[in-house]
Amino acid sequence: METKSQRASGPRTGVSTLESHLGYWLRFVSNQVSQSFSDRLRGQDVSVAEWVLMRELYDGERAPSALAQRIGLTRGAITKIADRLIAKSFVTRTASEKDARSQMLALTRQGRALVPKLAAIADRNDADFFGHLSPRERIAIEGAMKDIVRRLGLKGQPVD
Amino acid sequence: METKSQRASGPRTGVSTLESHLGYWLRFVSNQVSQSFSDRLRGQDVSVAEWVLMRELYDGERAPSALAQRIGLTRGAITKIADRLIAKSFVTRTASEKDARSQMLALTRQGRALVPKLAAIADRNDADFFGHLSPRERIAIEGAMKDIVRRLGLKGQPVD
DNA sequence: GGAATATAGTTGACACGGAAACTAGTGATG
DNA sequence: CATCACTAGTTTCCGTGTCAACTATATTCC
Repeated sequence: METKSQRASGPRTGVSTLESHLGYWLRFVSNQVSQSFSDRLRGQDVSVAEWVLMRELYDGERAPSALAQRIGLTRGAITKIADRLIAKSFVTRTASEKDARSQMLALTRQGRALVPKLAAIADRNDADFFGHLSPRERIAIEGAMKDIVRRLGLKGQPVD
Repeated sequence: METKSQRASGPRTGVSTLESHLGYWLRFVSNQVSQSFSDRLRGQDVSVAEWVLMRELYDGERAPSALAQRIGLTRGAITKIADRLIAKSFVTRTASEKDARSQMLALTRQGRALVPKLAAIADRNDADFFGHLSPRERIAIEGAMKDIVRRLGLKGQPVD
């Protein structure tokens, strides 16, 4: 019957609240955003992760490991996403000629044609969640996130 | 050979970049934070989701559906997390007497004893990622996130 | 008070990602 | 040129979450 320490007037104990952690809020909001985006992608036959990969490929073909680095997933995950996209004929996998271990992923014509539509959906979703933020808030958040990513030495390359 | 539209000097096409979406950054950082937290929880026999649920229960027993609402997961997910925690003897499940459909989850003595230790780990993890932010940045981000949650009408109750 | 409806929780199928073992090819070193 | 270390990608197993169907109980309202 733990009902006694229920709502002590303050953090009497040294136990921090979930809400005191920025990571908690980020995860909460991020989950909602992704979930909502995922809903909107229904009917496009594309998942969030697939969209991300396709968008990366829109700027040019890439090796799986490079994508893993940039997107922040493991190589194993990239393999699976690529498999799915290839099955849907949105992406092709081509073996490198110089290095038989390596390969390149690229969009098919069909995949490429889809990207702008997906981008529009992504724009709408993002706007629904963050559109009301003032430019200053936006900048602050985006800047802080990029900064954290930079600190971690994560992501291959053009953090911005 | 899609190599032509490779790196046009700007967004010549109307296709927005991943990086232009705040949701993208949130997801990226949030994933890293959770991953790191999860690593640190190794050896405590507790997952991130389990920590969250335990921390909620630390403030008093709760019904599963209330937790689902507050934490932002489905009831199904809560059932499973609770199952695991019960198996580990960190939580108990008690049927309500007034309403036979409903039940209450509560921490065991053992579970309760663990929470402060977990909280300390959570604090450390959060500090490692966000400790360098200026108070103003922190406030801005936390405020924006709470605001978004509030807008969505999500979460039962005490958003702050 | 009995049928329709709503609510609490559970379950099973499925999607997705990480960890680590594995395969295969490359490169360096003796 | 044989070995040893490294790298690219794949695969297997597992944890975890959603969704939708399901059970059981409560409530509404005629």
